[in-house]
Amino acid sequence: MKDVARVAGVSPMTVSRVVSGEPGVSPGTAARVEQAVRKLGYQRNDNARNLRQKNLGTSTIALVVDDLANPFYALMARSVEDEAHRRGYVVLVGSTNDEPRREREVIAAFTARQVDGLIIVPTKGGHGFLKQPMEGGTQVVCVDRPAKGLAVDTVTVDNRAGAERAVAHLLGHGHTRIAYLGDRYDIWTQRERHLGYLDALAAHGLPEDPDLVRHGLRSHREARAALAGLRALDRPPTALFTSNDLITLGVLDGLDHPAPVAIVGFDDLPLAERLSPPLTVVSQDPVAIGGTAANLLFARIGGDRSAPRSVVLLTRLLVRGSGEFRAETTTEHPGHQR
Amino acid sequence: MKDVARVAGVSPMTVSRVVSGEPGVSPGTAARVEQAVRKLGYQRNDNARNLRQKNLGTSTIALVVDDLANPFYALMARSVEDEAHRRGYVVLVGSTNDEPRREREVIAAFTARQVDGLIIVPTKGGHGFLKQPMEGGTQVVCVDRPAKGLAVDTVTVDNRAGAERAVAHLLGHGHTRIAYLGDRYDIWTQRERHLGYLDALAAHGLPEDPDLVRHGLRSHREARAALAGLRALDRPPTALFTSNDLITLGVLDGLDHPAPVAIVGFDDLPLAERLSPPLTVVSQDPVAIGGTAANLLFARIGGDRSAPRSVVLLTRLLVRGSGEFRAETTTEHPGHQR
DNA sequence: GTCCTGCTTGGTAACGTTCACATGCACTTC
DNA sequence: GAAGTGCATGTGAACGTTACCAAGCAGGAC
Repeated sequence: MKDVARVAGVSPMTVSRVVSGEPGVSPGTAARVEQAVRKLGYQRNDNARNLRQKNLGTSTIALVVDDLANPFYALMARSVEDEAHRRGYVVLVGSTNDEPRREREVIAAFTARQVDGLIIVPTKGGHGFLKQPMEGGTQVVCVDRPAKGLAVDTVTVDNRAGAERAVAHLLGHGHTRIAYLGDRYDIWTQRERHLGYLDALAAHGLPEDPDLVRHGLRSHREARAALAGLRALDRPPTALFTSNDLITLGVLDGLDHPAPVAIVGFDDLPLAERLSPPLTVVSQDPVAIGGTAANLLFARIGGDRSAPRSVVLLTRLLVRGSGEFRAETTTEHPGHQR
Repeated sequence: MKDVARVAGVSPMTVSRVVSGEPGVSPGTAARVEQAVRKLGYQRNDNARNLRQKNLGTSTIALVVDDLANPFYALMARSVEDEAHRRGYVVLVGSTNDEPRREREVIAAFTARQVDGLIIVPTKGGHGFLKQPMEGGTQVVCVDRPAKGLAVDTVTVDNRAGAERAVAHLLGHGHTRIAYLGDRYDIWTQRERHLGYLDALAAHGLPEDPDLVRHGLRSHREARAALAGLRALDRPPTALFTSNDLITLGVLDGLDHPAPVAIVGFDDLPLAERLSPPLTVVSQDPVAIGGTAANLLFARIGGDRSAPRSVVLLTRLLVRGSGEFRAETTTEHPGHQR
């Protein structure tokens, strides 16, 4: 900037005014400065700028998700980024792998860079480390799951009701032996979906059969193995409720084709309509979720200091075919015997 | 930091030494400082730090992709982020939507924040605006496509050979009327894949039939419409080569079930194996691509000033079924007549 | 006792920018 | 013609940190 000032024959302050578009510079001077800027290829150092203008922010937010490679979070990230870009903000991203330690590291690196806001998919770990940054003015919004003991805006979906509807759908087609396949039970969404599963069973007067419930499936491979175990039971399930996209994929991979059991999965998948039978799913809208979270965050950054809100978006049951096998007929299917 | 210094009864310089882990502080003093840090919940301002330590970097890199919501780029992003995290770097991300203007805006916002390096999926626009930041020491790596006139490390795949192999595979099964459905022709990968298509035809002594070639398909919907046009021809194609994942999805959506034509797509898709028939694809490995790009970038950041390298990773043809219809039999298929 | 060595600690300035205020100048007002 | 008004520009300090160098002090060698 000093170089530009020298070339343009003005003080650095005047250059600052021109490159930041502030008023009070005569057109002639501004033109000379702009010419010098172009000649030298000068670009303002926004870090220095943000350091000086303390009360204004850094125009940077951060997004912390479980796994950016998961299409669900990728769609969310894109949605957040679009909202940020629209407002002239940039986005730092980090994946936690659902490990509290990595979450802490990533968030610390972000707050150390003075982000104006954080959108986080919280892990099961505590979030006391957020207290200081929040007192320092960093805004926080939780998404996908609430963070225990953290009073901030939160965007989730009706996991429990969505799962309940899915399982009720299977019950409505005559199934009574419905397996639950879920990810780690310490993940809030998984607990909620399991509760929804139990709600549906209870509404039909059915008790939970522990043999049919599998928690802690972290991968495609583990889901596939759990399925094999279920099908090896003396009385195998006639229907499956898979509690996230990864598990649904693993289960499909382990099944004959066409699938000899009814399936309803949580989370929609590309090509789900194209399977035979087409896959019935509970779908949530990651773009809406991300957009809502971003809007809440920017409202906070804009000065909104009202009480924390909790927004619950609705899931939809997309009935396509895989959940509509009648229980009676599945036992006759040749692929069904173990 | 001043507050911490006051509480610990030392100078800010000593606090700086402690929080940055520098040697030369007596254990007793260090303990007092650490206690004060905990008591006040102090966290170092890394922006101020980076401003002062000019020659060291900001430990921040940026990733600029076409569309973060595309699973291909999402996987790449996760891979880049993992490499960055491993080295204590954070990642800024931006989507260009393949618009040169948005690319410029996003990159300008990143360089203004003094990123140490950029990994970009370049749009067709010029990249002269990168010259100044590069002279200023910002390292740049291109990925997925080269940037015209920009001499930097570049990671791509063998698009042309991969497409050639895919089309040769169809030719090998007796097809002679093979349609090409591609995205915008000004995207380098699309031109390469189209060239591969032509290579395969030429190797079989076949001329290009302009009726069978569709460029510029930007969406699922447009791909579907293009397919309808192709099937309405007097002599419709008996096989399709779809030049990216989005187009493959759109085409599948527009076809009867099971598909009455042979299909090979560029880019693998989850559930591709589960379709009937399973989808034959040319697959590339986004994790390897992102990891390679990140390693090149960090080598540059680490001081490597050798001549720019161009790394070409290999694609694989995954033969699963959809490309193996014999041309003779497809004309008998009931779904085939228009 | 003097000098030197080595370690711990502090003071000052600087990174690149902008805030708050001061200055200079042309122009109006009575 | 003196004083006031308004705009364009410059000056110095500050944001939070660290590089550089100096100072203080204990312990050992002579």
